[in-house]
Amino acid sequence: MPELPEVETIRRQLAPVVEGRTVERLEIIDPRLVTPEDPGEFARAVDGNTVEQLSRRGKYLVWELSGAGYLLVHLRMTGTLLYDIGDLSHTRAVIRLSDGGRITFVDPRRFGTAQLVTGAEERDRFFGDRLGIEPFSPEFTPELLRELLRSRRTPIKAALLDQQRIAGIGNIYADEALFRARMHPLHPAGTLRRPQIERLHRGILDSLTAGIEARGASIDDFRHVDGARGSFQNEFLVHRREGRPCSNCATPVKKIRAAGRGTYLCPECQSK
DNA sequence: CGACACTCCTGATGGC
DNA sequence: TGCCATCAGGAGTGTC
Repeated sequence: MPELPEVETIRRQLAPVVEGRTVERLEIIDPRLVTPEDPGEFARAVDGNTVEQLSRRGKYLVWELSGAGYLLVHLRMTGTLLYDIGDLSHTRAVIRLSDGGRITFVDPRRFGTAQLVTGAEERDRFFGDRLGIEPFSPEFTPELLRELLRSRRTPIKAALLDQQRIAGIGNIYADEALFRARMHPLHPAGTLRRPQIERLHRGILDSLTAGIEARGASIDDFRHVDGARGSFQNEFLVHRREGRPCSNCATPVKKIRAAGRGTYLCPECQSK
């Protein structure tokens, strides 16, 4: 499932082939992608615009368009963006670029979304309502993390998945960050002491960085823009490793449920 | 406000 | 081998 590192991987690969190009035509094959908007109107608003910049906010891919609008794409569970690869099943939309380039949005489970906002103010309001701090921004310090978790009784894993606190962490990186921090996923978020906060802060940044360096995790549908797989799934320390030995103490990795998600941990290393 | 259940969706998986 | 039920989950919405 595309989380921050996967979306960042897509952004880095796609930016050089879309920035400065004009969208000749956006073809929306599955109207669900843009609900509640009208697909025809949506496409007309995008067509003819030049892509000024491709950026990322949380798990959103942000297309800045020359007409002062922003196309906000979220891949959700199974969305992928492929460049110059043709005729795949589950194709929900196709972008044809002025230089002949072709971007295909493929999404088997149809959870992905595309939205348009008309300007920087509306964009900032959109993200302001939904997303918290960017983990790689200088403002994301252990002090801020402590502030974000203060007095919350919810399990720490649920807090990490809350996009309104920290943007971009999903199920994979929450598990990996908590293992690196030697912290139990069900530990109440607000009771962490200073050294634990520091470890968690480090664990978040290290796991996201490792994910980006490995160009994302291809555990099921995630692919690079050329269809290749990321390799971070080969470096998972606990995620999806039930029954396999902990890299630190060889205790079998355990699977539990936390925040309604399948959650993996080392019962020895991650104390509650 | 917080915590949780429910919803969307479809391919993969497991039981018999 | 075939069929059916169940599972997976990001984020929005509804409920208490």
